[in-house]
Amino acid sequence: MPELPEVETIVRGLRPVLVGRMILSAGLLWSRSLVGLSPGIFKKRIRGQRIESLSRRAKFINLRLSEDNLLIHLRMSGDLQIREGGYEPQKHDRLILSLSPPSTLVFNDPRKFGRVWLTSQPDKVLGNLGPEPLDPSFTPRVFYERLQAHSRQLKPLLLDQTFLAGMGNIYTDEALHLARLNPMAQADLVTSKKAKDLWHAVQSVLEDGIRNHGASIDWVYRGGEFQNHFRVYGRAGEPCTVCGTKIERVVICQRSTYFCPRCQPFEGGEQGTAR
DNA sequence: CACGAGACCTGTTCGC
DNA sequence: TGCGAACAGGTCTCGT
Repeated sequence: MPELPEVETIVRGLRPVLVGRMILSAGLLWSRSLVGLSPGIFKKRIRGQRIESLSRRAKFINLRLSEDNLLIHLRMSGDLQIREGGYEPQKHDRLILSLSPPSTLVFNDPRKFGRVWLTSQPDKVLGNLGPEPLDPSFTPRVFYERLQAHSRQLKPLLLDQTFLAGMGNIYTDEALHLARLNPMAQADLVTSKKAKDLWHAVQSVLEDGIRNHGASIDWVYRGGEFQNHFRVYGRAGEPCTVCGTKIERVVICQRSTYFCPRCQPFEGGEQGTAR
C-alpha cells in the first residue's frame, strides 16, 4: 500500500498518541511478520519498554523504545492503528501490542508482506537506504550526480530504495509526468536541466501527497485525498491533463506504469536531440 | 552492474 | 450469476 506520503501520514497521526506509552505485552498472530527473532524472545524483550519517539525513514516506521527500536514496514497492504480501551483481534491482525494507558497498537496486514524488526541496531535494517528525498541535503546537484552514476531506466531506478528512499509506483509515475520524462529514459543520459526538473517534480508530488494525507486507491488505505489529483496513475485511456492525449499503460519491471506518450516521449534519454 | 522472472500472500475487480 | 484471470501503494532472491 503505502509510499512515503502514506507512511508519513500514519506516523504523524500516531506520534502524539503513542509517545510516552508503555508496552505491556505483545501478541504475534503471524510469526513470519517478525524478522530476525523468535516470537518468544520478541515478546519477552519488548515487554515493559516505553515508546520514546516515532519517526519515518523511507517507508519504514521507527518506534524508538527504551532499549530497542521497533521497525515496521507496511509493504503492500499493511496498516498501523491505535485503539483506545479494550480490543478484540480482527481478521488479518498480525501483531498486537497492549499499551498503557489501556489501549492497543494493531498491525493489520491482509497480504502478509509487511515485516517488523525489534533491534538495538536499527542501522542494520536501514543502512542501505538511499537519500531521503525531502531532506535538505538531497539537492538537485546530488540527484544529478546520482543519476549520472547509473545506466538504468528511470522508472526502476526511482523505485530502487538504495538509490532514493521512499518513492513507490504511484509517486514515481506522477513525478516523471510532471517532469515530462519518459519512464524508460536512461538515467545517465538525463541532462542536468531535466534532472533538476525531476528533482522539483519529486519534491512536488511527495509534498502534495503528504498535504493530501496520501492516496486511497482501494480498500487497503483510507483517509487520503491524493488520488483525486493523479495526473497519470491508474488513468490509462483517459486524457492527459496537460495535452489531452490518451494516457498509456505499460509494464516495466512487472509494475504498471502510466505515462503520456506526447508529454513524455521516449528519446532514448537524450533530451532535446533531434532525430 | 543491469535485467527479468518468480516468490511471498489475500482480496477485489474484470471479462466472458 | 458464476468463475477464473488479472491485478494491487513492495521487496527479496536467483539466474543470465
